[in-house]
Amino acid sequence: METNRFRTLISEGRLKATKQREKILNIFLKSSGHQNLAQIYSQVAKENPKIGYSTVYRTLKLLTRFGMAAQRKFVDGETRYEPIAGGSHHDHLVCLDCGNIIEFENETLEILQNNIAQQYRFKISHHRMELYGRCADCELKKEIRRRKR
Amino acid sequence: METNRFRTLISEGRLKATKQREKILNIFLKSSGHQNLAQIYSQVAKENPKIGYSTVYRTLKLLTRFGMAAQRKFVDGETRYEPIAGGSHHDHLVCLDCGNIIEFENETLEILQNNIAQQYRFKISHHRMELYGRCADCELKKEIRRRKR
DNA sequence: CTTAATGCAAAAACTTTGCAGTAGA
DNA sequence: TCTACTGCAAAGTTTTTGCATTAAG
Repeated sequence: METNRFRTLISEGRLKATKQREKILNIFLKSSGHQNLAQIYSQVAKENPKIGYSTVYRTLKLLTRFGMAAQRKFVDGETRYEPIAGGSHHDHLVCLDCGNIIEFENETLEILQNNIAQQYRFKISHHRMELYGRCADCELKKEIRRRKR
Repeated sequence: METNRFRTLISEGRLKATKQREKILNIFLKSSGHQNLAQIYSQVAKENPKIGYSTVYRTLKLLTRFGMAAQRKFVDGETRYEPIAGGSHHDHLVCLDCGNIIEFENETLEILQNNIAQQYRFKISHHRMELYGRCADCELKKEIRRRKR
């Protein structure tokens, strides 16, 4: 369980496992991912309004340091946080109409990444790929709208 | 020439071609790319200190609307602007040590993008791929440092 | 002339931090 | 106890905007 991993990392760093941190972690892990700080904070506040914005901010920073969260920025400029599940890497399809973000995994991409890196004598640690466009739902809606005219 | 394209778009929109806009455009096009607003502004200010920060801001926004510039955010969180040369699409290798950004083009990537899109019934408009790691120079420097120890 | 663009300064929107009080280890 | 953590408020940053003035069409 992720919570245990968190506790281990906390004690290894001689830090403290507080109820605020655990609450934030749980909400963050349960979340849909791709939320910005304000969104995460508002969920936390719903369950415990006593927890301050800066605690959420600092906890997410801590989780990032622990490799349990990643800060991402998509083209809309929003800084969002996403939980990192151990191991599996995924990329994103971003719908420019409704803003929905779909995750996908692709092995070929991983291979391609290595080929490109080799070409430039780059030592890759990780990559990030985002495909922007219109999702099936929005495309359908657009079709329907078109027919009504 | 890009300047002509700019002038056409300006007049099509019944906007005005000012010397400020042209100066900013020229500096931006000549630039190395991947600069943030403050960096672009400081270059502009060097040549004409009368031009204000907001004019640079608004011009870059205009260029983005025109499809002549793109706002990009890498993992360091910086918002940077990059000139879009007509047609050719490229992606980025980002060195986590020195911060250098190398551009590359890859056809396979374009094909892969379409395959993935099809799988999710996504209608792709564009993509973005970034490879993070250590560039050849930094890797070499690290090697040398290691040997000295 | 008419209307968009500029430059300044100020507002807004985020992020980050200092510090006194609180609570884990 | 001892030291890290929290919450608040305040300070930074960066991005946007209102408005009187200027200049392009």
